[in-house]
Amino acid sequence: MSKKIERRQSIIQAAIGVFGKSNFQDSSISEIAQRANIAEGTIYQYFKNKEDLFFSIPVEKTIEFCEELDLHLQGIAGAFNKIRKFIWCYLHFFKTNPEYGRILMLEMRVSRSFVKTDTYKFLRTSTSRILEIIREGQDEGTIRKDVNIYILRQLILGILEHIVTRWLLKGEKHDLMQHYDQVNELVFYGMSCSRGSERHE
Amino acid sequence: MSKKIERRQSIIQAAIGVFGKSNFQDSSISEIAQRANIAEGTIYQYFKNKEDLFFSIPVEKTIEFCEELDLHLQGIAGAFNKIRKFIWCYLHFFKTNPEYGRILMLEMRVSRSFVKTDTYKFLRTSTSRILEIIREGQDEGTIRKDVNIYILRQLILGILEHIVTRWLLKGEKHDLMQHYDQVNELVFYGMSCSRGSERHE
Amino acid sequence: MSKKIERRQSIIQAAIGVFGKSNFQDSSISEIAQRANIAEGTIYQYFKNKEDLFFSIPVEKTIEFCEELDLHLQGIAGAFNKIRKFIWCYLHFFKTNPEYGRILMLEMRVSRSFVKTDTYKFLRTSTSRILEIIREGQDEGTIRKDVNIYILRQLILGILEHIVTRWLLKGEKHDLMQHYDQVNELVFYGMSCSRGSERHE
Amino acid sequence: MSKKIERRQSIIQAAIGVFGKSNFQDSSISEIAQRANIAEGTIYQYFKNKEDLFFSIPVEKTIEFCEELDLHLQGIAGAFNKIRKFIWCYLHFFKTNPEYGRILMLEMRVSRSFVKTDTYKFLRTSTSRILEIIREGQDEGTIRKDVNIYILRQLILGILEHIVTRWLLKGEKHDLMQHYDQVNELVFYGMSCSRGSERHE
DNA sequence: AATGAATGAGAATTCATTCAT
DNA sequence: AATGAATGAATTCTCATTCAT
Repeated sequence: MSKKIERRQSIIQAAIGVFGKSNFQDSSISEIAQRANIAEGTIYQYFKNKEDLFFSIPVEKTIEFCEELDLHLQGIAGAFNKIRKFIWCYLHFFKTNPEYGRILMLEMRVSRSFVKTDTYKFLRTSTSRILEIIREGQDEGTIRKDVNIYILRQLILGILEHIVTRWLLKGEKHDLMQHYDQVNELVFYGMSCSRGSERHE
Repeated sequence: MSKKIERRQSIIQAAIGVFGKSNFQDSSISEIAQRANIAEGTIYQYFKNKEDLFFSIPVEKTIEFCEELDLHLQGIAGAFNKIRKFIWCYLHFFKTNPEYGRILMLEMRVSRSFVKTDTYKFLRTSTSRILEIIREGQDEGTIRKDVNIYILRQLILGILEHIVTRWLLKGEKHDLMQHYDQVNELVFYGMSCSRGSERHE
Repeated sequence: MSKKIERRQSIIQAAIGVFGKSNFQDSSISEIAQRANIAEGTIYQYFKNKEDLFFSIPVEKTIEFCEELDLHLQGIAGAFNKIRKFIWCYLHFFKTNPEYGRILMLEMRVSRSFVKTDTYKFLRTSTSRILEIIREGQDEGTIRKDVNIYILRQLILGILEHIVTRWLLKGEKHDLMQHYDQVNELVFYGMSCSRGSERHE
Repeated sequence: MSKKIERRQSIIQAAIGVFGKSNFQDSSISEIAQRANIAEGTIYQYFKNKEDLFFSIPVEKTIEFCEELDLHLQGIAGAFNKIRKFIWCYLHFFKTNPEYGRILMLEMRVSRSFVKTDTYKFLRTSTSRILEIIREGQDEGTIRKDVNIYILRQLILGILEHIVTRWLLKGEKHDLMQHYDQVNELVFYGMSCSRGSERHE
């Protein structure tokens, strides 16, 4: 039973390695199968097709990220500290998973077919963690109540995505973590501005 | 003589339509030829191969943008007003050329192979126009001299790219121009912050 | 297991028919596939590409020839008799395999790219059988020891190639075997001349 | 008027260079045109098509060879001496024209479509020069009358073709002329054997 | 469940030849 | 006579997916 899950994992792991090396089209099922040490046909017992396998990657990795995040948030008090930790976790996660970074930032985030996917919706939901933290801050009084929390979330994620994307495009040559302070500054600065009543989904 | 240039243009025009519809790999030379009302083979008299045609698009469009920009900047005095005009031209250009926008923002800007291209270098150089304006502002005293002009350029372009990318991913449903004020605010706000001696290429 | 070998054989068989009809360039993979009653793609599971398939032909046929030769040499005593048998086998083989003859004599033997191939080396080695026979003759005293065995081999093969090539160019109209006596005469006559110390690879 | 002939010559000259470099199929009209410093279309005013141009090469070169031969035979008495001179001219001609050698020996001589050509017949006729010499020898009494002159011709040409072909396949590394004595020996030796009544065309 | 052989659709590219100028 | 732009047929090879074992 758990063998099925294990094998599924190993296929996804292999897929990340292969898709991360180039792009969706130039990656081949046969190479993924080879890396996972299984026959090509076996992949089709776990995933409907190549695209299904591709889109399953962020689901897995997002779960992984959320687990790590929750672990790191344990014992931390105060919305500001939690946001700082979130930023740290985000950067740390992509520093540790650059191949997945390339897949998510340079392929999916920019793909019109992905935007229509359920996976995309799932990813959106997964960032609700940050919304909770902001609301927490509003409850404890450290974040003003007239701040639009959706704009704030967009600001935080937008800056992080931008930083990670630039880092990837530049070939991951420098340490991603060196942006930690810079991001914090921008975010906390932005928090004092993003008031307003604009609606965002 | 000018017939060759005209035909080249019409091929590029057709290519923008086709590449903008999906992506590089899923676009076919035969469809481009059809749109341009010529034989497939003819394309290869004007471009070395599919990739060469693809990368020729931003060259053409950048020239077009710069021409438009220079026209619009005529008679405008003051760096601030020029920057406002630049922002307007930028948004207006992608509003008018959404297909090219998709090609540039959702494909090229995010492609590791494109970053290594001469075309990429050309695009970089083409943004020097904004540097000149900033320097002008410093000379006339409206922009502080301790502002790092490269960071400022990155800020302006970064915000614009972000806005255009989001608009494209959301399906170009709303009017891109409605971000005009927002971008201005962000930029002019940012200008009061981006001091410092950090070096950027 | 043996099914793979069988199918490989049937592809080579089909390839001989097609390549033998015209030349490498004018032969199409699709026709070979048709003849072998398989899909075009299947060929690429057995051979790297068209050239690989082409060059695999002489390997197969040389093995076949050597097997036939060894069979026919069984029970024959005396170098002279063995050489006669070799000549007979050679002529008989190309009489029976004229398509392969055309491929080998009219295409490969005359191709500068083939000369650089490993297959070419393999073919060279395969003619070592005749060297053994000559050495045998020297040991038993029927062939003079001061005969240069490499020149002798070149003489025998040169004459045979010449005869087969002429026959093929003339459209295989007459019986190739009718040259049997003529070749024997020439060879045995030549054997009395090809003394000398010239070195040949 | 003579300008037409000159241009025709220059196209053929260019064609020899291009066809001699690789083979018929891999040679392109455009490269020939470039080498001849004319437009592609112009070639079609002098030759019906690519094949026509290809087959026109040996016509030109054979005329050239015959001219050289006649010049060198002047003042030489005795059939044996003339045959020696013929051999010398033959080797010398291909030493000086290796590209043409490759075209004739490695392509045409081995092409079934060439054999059906008028050009092929023309080449055959052109070797009648050697028949005349042999007859001369029979008349002057130095060559036996019961020698079959067609077999003799075939012998001489066969050996020469074989030598030149081997030299070409080995990459023209050694001096072709070093075979001069060897060929003479073989031919004069063969002359004492090639009696008989076999008919040859 | 796993395999991997077979499939076959699909697309870029080349180049001899034509023909309007 | 010369040009050279336009043509379009023709072909190899790849690879996701299927299915019999």
